[in-house]
Amino acid sequence: MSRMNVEPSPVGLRERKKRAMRARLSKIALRIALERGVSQVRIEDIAFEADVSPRTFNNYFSGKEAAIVSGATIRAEDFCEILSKMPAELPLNDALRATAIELFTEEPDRDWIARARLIRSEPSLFAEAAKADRSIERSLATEIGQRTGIDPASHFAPRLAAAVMISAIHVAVEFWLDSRDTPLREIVGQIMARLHVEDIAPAEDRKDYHQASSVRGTP
Amino acid sequence: MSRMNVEPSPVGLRERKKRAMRARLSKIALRIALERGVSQVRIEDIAFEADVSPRTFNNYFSGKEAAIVSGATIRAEDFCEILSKMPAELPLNDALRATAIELFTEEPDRDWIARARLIRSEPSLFAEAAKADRSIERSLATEIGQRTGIDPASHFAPRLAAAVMISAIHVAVEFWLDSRDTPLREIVGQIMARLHVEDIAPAEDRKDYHQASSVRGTP
DNA sequence: CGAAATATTGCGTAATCCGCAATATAATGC
DNA sequence: GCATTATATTGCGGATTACGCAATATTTCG
Repeated sequence: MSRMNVEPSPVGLRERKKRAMRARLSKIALRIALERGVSQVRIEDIAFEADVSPRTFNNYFSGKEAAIVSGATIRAEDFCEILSKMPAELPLNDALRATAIELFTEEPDRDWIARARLIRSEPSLFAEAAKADRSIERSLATEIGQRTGIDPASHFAPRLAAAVMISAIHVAVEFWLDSRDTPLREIVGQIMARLHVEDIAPAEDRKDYHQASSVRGTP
Repeated sequence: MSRMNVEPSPVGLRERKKRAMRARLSKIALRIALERGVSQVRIEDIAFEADVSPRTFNNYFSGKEAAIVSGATIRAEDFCEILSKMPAELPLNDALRATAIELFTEEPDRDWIARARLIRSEPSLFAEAAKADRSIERSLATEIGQRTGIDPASHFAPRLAAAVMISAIHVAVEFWLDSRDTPLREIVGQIMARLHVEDIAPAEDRKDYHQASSVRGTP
């Protein structure tokens, strides 16, 4: 066991191929879903077009819905990372708004838009996406807890702030999808301006809560 | 066709039996899920205990997850009704807070609590519940639009208020589930006090939007 | 190159979803 | 109450899926 078992940290060829396969399967799944409708997507078809066996598809995704939705959450996973890099002296409210806006600096591409619409029109896809959102929300709550010094385990404030943030972004995207006359980033900005997160997670809630500063990252 | 085809409005025997069957199946599904874990629930088992065929189960629910989750959303469907009965002169913020508190005046019973926990521990159940939440959120947005005179189709404010409300309730329930030392209704009250919905959906957004007042109800 | 780790695949089993048609039960009109 | 109609229940069958297991192929590392 002389070998490092922890992680081939950066990106080995193996990891790259895996990611490429996931992306390929997801892309094919989305295309077929757009062409024929979600209910007419067969795992067999996706696998065939990707030149793999159906069994292999199931090694990558737990179902066709997961494959179609995958990629919609990639941006959202960046969320915590962007937030954690915001200067610590920035008030939470500003940090969150800046993070949200930064997430949408570049306007979404056609695939992203099509997928976002599809997710909102198909309950099975919406349900699948909700699972991913939940884990994101938890991460975000932890991150907000770190930043504000409020323990998410003993106060609801960080959780509330996180949940409200995710909701706000969803509303922004959905509203933008309905009437595409304004850049998404502006919609996000407008909506974030309505949320006074300082009120939701005020400094007064801060107790003697200090997170071990060495936990995160290990870059 | 002399018969009224619209609705056997109040409750015929047929409708009552259907509801009873749904409740029975749901109750059994929940119990088995709690006993053995969600993955070990077989539709066959539920149907057997309910003295119906497995095929009949599928006439009532699209899957075991739907059966287990059913009942968690009953309260939430009352939401719009309670809100719509709030005096029109009450500011939105107060109306929403009062509605949320009224929803939880009586402390949840054991089954409700167990189900709420289960939903939050099993992604497949969470996903199923999310589908129901979405429709509730849309209804709520419409209701808020009516009350505030802001068209949800042309302004994001009602949607944002609705989404934030639902999120807040979820956070309240989840936080309460974690540490049961305070009545749920108080947690809900505390959290609602943090949300300034007037800022989220302010009167200034009101445009020349009037809903046909005869649309609702027809009791 | 050789060995170990990992990925891909085929196969088999259990479970599910759902349409269809037959049967049973309830609701309505007379 | 009885006949008719509407609805519910059920069995059957086909299509799809989830997933463990073991065999095979590929990649990685020394």
